[in-house]
Amino acid sequence: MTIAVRTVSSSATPIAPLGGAPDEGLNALQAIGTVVRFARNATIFNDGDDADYSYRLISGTVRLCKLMSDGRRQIAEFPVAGDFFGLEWLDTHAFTAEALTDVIAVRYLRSRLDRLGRERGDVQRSLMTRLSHDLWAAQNHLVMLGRQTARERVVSFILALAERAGATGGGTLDVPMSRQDIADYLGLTIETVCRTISDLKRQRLIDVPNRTEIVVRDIEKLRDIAEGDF
Amino acid sequence: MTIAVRTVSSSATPIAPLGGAPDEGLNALQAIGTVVRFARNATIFNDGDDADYSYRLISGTVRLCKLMSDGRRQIAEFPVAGDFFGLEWLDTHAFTAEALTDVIAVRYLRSRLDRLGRERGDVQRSLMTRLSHDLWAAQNHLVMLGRQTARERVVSFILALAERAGATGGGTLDVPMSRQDIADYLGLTIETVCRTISDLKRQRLIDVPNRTEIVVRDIEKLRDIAEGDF
DNA sequence: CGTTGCTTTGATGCCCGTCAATGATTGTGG
DNA sequence: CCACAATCATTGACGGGCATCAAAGCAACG
Repeated sequence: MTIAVRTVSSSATPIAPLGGAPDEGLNALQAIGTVVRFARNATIFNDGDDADYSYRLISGTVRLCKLMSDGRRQIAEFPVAGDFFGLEWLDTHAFTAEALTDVIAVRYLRSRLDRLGRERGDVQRSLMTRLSHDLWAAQNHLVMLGRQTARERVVSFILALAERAGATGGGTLDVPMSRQDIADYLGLTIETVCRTISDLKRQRLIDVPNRTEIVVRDIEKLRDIAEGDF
Repeated sequence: MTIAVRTVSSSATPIAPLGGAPDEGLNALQAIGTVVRFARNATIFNDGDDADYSYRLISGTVRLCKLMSDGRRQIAEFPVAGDFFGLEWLDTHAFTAEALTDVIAVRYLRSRLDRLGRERGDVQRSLMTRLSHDLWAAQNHLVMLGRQTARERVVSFILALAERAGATGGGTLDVPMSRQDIADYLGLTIETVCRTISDLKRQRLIDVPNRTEIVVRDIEKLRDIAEGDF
């Protein structure tokens, strides 16, 4: 559940430098956002809810997922600081958003976002670029789920974590999501994910000091595996 | 390869009533488009090409796909008349677009589309809605590839064809794509697709008069199967 | 220190991929 | 118009990769 909600004063935390590319016309968004917090495991919105709000993550990690009627789950994305979600220009949300860790985000009333987009073409185009990026990511995800082996998927996931961490971290990756979350993102079972990670560890391609950290030891070989060599 | 290219006269074929919702501000697009034709199996653009153009399909069917280095293929979408593709607001195309049948489309120079979007907020928002719809579709596709069985996927595909055909056709669906295309869309092999279709035929849920047609005989039961019952 | 929830490992089986052969359809040249 | 090739679709036999079922570690919490 929501822990606290308060309005952003106009001079509050600048959002631009958070993540992603240094963004064009998004500073204008600061004026219309509200900071909201969610506890770990809180639901931010549900699949099918009226899409009254869009969000931008300040800190923490979120999972965007879809549930089938019998409980099968597919995670579409794990937004991190700087990412938008629930941005789709539709009447209802297309997925459920849940806080994977404690989360701080900025919430934008859709109607105000719409109006701002109308007034400021640069904002509109900036949001469009975000949306395009999400579509691009989803299409790569399709390739993974449709055509990669379990081993390739797990390795691709680790490499994606590594890229997202970028220069920071010095090879030690933070893994905020559970094994089950990873499995649901990769379209596998938790057992297959575990076994594959153990295999990679045994081959000294990674280290796994604990359940929330992975150390990349041979990124070149990992890249080969992700591409289908081996 | 391209067969013919000619400029649209301003009084040429109105595009709005083709497919999808009766669209808001898209009539303005007619002024800046060029009609292009592609022969069956022609490549419209390639994954990674500079995204100089976006397209709207007038007639025929297209496949949007991604290839892995070893030849594995995943099809992301089969646009039909009225659909846009290559609309992503990025520098390069995210996938390859190929003509599945002979195709007529309208081609928009990206820079002109961009300028029109700048001048007309309604156009920009309309394109944004299209993009959002594509993202929504991709996320449903993720669930299919990640969490549905072969049987569920094939049935979902047939149901999607049926919905797209809508009232027209009276139960007989046109299937312009090959079995291999279907397999690559569903993340399966051609053999599994064939076997599953044959099963459905044996159970009298569908008829398959020839390779390009499917007749739905029991849509209720098909819906049950797609949802995971049985 | 026992409980609770998550992770890991093992044993087994099945769904679907692979390999192979046959059948059906389309296109081409004589 | 037919013969032939080329392509695509279908069916069968078989095996492997991943899911399922089960149990044992392991860390966080009271």
